[in-house]
Amino acid sequence: MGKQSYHHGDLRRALLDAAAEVIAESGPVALSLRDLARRAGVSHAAPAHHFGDKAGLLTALATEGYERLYAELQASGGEGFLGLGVAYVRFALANPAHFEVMFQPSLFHTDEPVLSAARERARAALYAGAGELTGEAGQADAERLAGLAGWSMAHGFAMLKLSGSMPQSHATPDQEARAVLGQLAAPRPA
Amino acid sequence: MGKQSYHHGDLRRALLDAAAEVIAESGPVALSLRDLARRAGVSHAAPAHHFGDKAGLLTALATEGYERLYAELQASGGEGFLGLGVAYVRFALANPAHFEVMFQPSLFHTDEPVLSAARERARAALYAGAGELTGEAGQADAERLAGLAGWSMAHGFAMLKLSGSMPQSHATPDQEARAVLGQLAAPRPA
DNA sequence: TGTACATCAGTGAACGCGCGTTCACTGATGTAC
DNA sequence: TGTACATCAGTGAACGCGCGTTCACTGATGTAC
Repeated sequence: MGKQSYHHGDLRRALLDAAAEVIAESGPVALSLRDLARRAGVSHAAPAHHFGDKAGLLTALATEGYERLYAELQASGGEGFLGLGVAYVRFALANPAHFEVMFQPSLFHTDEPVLSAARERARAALYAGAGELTGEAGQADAERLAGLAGWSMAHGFAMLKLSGSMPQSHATPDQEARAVLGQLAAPRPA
Repeated sequence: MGKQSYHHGDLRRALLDAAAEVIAESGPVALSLRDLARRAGVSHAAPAHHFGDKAGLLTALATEGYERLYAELQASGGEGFLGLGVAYVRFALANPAHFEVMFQPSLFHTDEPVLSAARERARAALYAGAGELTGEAGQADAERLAGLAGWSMAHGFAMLKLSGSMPQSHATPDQEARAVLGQLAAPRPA
């Protein structure tokens, strides 16, 4: 604790972490740069040095979110749709603040190139799992629909879980996600 | 325009409408009671009369959201899971601000009895469609999973659509929702 | 090894602003008789 | 039909607060020679 030197060391990191904490606890409405500075033990004008303004900070947070999502999706490589979906949910539950900000474009600078690149990378990794859901390869339209269906399901599951809307379950989140997402690929009774 | 009388007529309604407009445009972060009063052409202290505070107003908005969702679900009666899902999406796209607030409990008074009742009613109507998704009736667990899967999918589709994350489509939202949600019930190729 | 200088991160005082909340009030509406 | 009174909706002035932003500054770090 306490800063040993005039310089913080990694103020940027500290501010992003503090922001994620505040948002996870109280939502983006409660966020203020002055409060983050206070939490990081730094003067209230310091954040502007790193992010310019509030939207700048949230742009950085969203970018980091897409990078982490991409990493999580990659780490599930080869496990097909179900693996990707479970990874998507795991990311969202582990990074609720990032996840929330990523899908609220009014909060950040949507035209930031670094952000766009990170988002595009994550999206590509996500769509890679769509083909597997359709029996016949190359059926572009069927593939598109199956991809959207899978993404919608994983996204909705994570959202509902995070907002506390889901009934409690005895299973771990991973198990529950797997069971629910599995409904999409499961054969239906005649 | 301009108020003909000292009394507004239906200030409560006007404030809720203004709030929905602001939130749909700029998110809940941009909401302030003074701004709503301004939009309604009324003194800045007036909103407190009807809602107490900002969370009170958002509680009313969330409650109205659950009532409208319930009505929309009822109106699709008898069409089974697909009808319910499409109705869910239709509600969300028609009432983006309500939808957004309903699932951010940090914004309103979650313990309000009127709110809880409305939410419970909507939830019951939603779950009524779950049974249809499983072949054998009375399979409580399979029914639960299928219900969560369907809800997740409809919710996620609406969320992604509203946040502008979905690729553009030539189809109407209703058609698109039907095509995507249909993936859950469609027979899979062997 | 030492000195000079440039760069960078964070400071702290100052500003103006919009906000939520309070409160005594006033104008309009509704009801009892 | 008229009068008296209660209730209610909205007013407007006042308050204190936390915020974002600006700016001249200072202390620390890194680099050239």
